[in-house]
Amino acid sequence: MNDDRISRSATLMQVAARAGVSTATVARVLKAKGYVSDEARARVEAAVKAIGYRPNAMARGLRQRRSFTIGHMLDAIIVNPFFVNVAHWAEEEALEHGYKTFLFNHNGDGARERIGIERFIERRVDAVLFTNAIATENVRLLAAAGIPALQLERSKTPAAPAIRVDNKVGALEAMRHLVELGHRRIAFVGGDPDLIGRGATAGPTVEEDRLEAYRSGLAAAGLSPDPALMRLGRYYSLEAGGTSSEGYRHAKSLLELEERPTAIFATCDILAAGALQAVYEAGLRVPDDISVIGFDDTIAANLTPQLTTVAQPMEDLGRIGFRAVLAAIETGEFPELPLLPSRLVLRRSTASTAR
Amino acid sequence: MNDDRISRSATLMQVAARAGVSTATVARVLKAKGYVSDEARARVEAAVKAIGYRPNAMARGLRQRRSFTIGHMLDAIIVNPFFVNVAHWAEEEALEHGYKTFLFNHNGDGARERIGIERFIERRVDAVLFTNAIATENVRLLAAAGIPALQLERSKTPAAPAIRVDNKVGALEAMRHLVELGHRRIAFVGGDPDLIGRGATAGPTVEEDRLEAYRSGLAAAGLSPDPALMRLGRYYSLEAGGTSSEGYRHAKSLLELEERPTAIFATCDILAAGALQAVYEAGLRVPDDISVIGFDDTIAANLTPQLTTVAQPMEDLGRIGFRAVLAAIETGEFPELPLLPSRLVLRRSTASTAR
DNA sequence: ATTCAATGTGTCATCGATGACATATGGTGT
DNA sequence: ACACCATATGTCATCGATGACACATTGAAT
Repeated sequence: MNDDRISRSATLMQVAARAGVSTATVARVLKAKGYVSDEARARVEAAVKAIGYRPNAMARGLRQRRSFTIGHMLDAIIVNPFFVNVAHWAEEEALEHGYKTFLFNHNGDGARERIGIERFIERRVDAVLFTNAIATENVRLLAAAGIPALQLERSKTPAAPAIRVDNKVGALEAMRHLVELGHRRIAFVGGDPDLIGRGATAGPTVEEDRLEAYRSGLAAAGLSPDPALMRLGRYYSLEAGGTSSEGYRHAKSLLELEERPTAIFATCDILAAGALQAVYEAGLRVPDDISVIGFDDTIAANLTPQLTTVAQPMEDLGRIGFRAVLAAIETGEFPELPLLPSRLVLRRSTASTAR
Repeated sequence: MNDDRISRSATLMQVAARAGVSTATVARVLKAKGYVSDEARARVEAAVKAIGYRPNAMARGLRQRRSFTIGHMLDAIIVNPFFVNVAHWAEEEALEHGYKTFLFNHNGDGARERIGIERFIERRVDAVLFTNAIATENVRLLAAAGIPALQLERSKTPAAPAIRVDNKVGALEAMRHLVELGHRRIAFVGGDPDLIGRGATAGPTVEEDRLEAYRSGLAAAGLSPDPALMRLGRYYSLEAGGTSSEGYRHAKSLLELEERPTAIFATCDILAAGALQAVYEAGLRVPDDISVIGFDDTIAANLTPQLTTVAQPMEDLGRIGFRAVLAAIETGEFPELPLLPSRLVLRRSTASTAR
C-alpha cells in the first residue's frame, strides 16, 4: 500500500504530489498565509499526516538565511549548576519562540571558546549568548560575521552588551543579615581573582561587586575588613575533578586562626559547600558555632544544613536574555537591558551568635 | 579597501571569485581531496583567510543529507547532574568527530518528549541518544523516519537498543562494604517505582537491579530484608523546585523507628543528600551514628560529609554512546553494546558500627 | 459590457556546498 | 607516432523550502 517509504523524512514535493497540488499550495497551507481553498487545504493536511511530513530545517534555513538557532557559550557546565540553569531557561524561552539553542562549554579555556565560536558560525546561529565570555578577540569574530552577541550576568568584555545582575543588593542583604544576628568577625571567601576586574571591562565585575558589598556591609556596621579573614582564589579547581576543595581549604585555614570568624560569606555555593565540610570536620556545627552564606542558590538546598544563600535570577537571565537577542535578530539592535536583582534566601545555615 | 562586507559570512563562491578559480577547486582544497596545484591551493587558502570564510553547515547538510548533528534527549537536567554529565561527555566525543549535539530536556513528560523528537526530526539529526526515554510510541517516530536511536543507561523501551550499566556490581560492593563494617540494619531508600520495571522492557530496569543487589547483599550476609526499612518513592519532586525533600522525608521516618537502621543505602545522590539532612537535624552524626551511601557520584563530593557512593561511568556512557550511534549512522547498524560497570567510591559517610 | 479586486493556484530561481562529469595538458612507455 | 595515465580545473544539477511573480477565475461595481 505504501510506496513512499524512503528512509529519510518526506519532502514538501512529495506532499504536493500526493495531494495533487503544487509545492506553493502546500507551502501556503503550512505557513497559513495566502489564499487556499478549503478543499485543497484538507487534501494537503491529509497528505501531511499520511506521510508524516516534517519540514527540513536545513533547507528552510538555507533559503531564509536564518537557522532559528542560537549558540550559548558556557563555562564549567559539569561543575557549577549555575550555567546549566541559565542555559535551561534560555532554551525554554527559545523553544517557545520556535528556536533551539546549541550549547558549548569552553570550560574556561580561550582556545576552546574560539573553536566553539567557529562551530557556531558554521552552523549559522542567529545569535550567541555568553554566560562567561573569555577572550574579547573571540567575541569580535561574531561581530565580524554580523552575529549579535549578548553576555549574561558576567560581562568580561566590552565587545558585547550584557544583562547584568545586581550582585550588591543580595550580598548587602546577606551582610546585613549576619550583622543583625550579631556577627562581627565575618570572613570573605571569594572566587577567581581574574573576575575581580582587570582591564577595560564594561563596569565592575561580578566578584568586584560581591567584594564591595562585603566591605560596605561591614562599614555600615562600623566594622573594617580584617585582611586575615579574607581569602581569594578560585571557585573550584577543575583538575581536582571539580570538587569543592577550594572552599574547604580556605575555611580550614580560617578555622585554624587564633580568633576564628563566627561567620563565612562565600561567593559561590560550591565554595560554601567546601566550607561546610571544613566546619564539620573541625567538629563544629553550622549554624550553632559558625554561620555560612553562599551565593547562586544552585546546590544550596541539597547541602547540610540547607544553605542560606544569595540567589541569582537564573530563570530571568535565561528568558530575558533570549528575548533580547531575539529582538536584536529581528530589529538589528538590542532593547534596553535590565539590571536584574539578586536576593537573599534564608535557610538553615545562619544563626545568632548569642547562643 | 574591503568591499566584500556583507553582514553574513562569505560563501564558497566568493572565495572562488577572489582566488580566481572555480568553486570545485575551492571545494577540493577544503576537502583536501582531488588534484590541486600548489599555486591554486595557496591562492584559495589566502582568500579563505582574507574573507574569513566558514562553510555553511546548512547548505552542506542539505546537499549531503547529513546534518552532523545528533539529538540527546534528557530528563530533569536541572535537578540531577547525572544527565548533564552524560550529555557533556557525549558532546565532547561528538565534537572530536565533527559532530554537535542538540539537547532536549523532557523533564519526565511524554508530551514534551514528543515535541523534542519532532524538533529533532525537523533538524534532521543523524541519530538520537536517550538518557531516559519515556514513551515507546515516541521512540518509534524515529524508526519511522529512519533515524537510529540508542538508550544510555536507562532502557525503558524495547523500541531502541541500549548501553546499560551493571548497577549490581557497584551496589553489591556497597552492600558488602556496609556488612563488613558491621551493619545489620541497612535501610533502602529508592527511586520512582515506575523505574522498578513494569511492562515489556529490555531486561531489568535500573531500580530493579539496585533493589535486587540490596536483597542479595543482605542474603549474602545471612540477613533478610526488613520491610520496615524499605522506602520506595521518587528521586525528587519537581514541584518542590527539585530539592532533596524525598530523601529527607524517607530518612526522617526511618530515624523515628523504634529500632532505627545503622546504615542507609540510597539509590541516588540527591536522595542521599536529603538523608544527610535528616540525620543532621536529628542531632546524629554521619558516619559515627549512621552510615549513608549514595548512587551516581554526582554531588557526592560536595556534601557533608563527603558521600561514599556508587559511581556511574558517565564519561564512558557519553563517549561510547556517541561512538555507537556514529557507527550506526555510517554502517546502518549498531556495534555490540557493552555492559558498563558501576563501582563503589569510598569517601567519608560510612564507618564501622563498632565505635 | 468593462474594469477591478479578491480569490486560488502554479512555475521557477534562489539559498550554498557538493560531487559527478567533462575537458585539457603534459609526460611516459612502446 | 600513438596510447595511456596522472595531474589540474571547470560546469552544472542537486539537496528541499520559499516567495516573487505570473496566470486564472469569479463576482461586484461602474
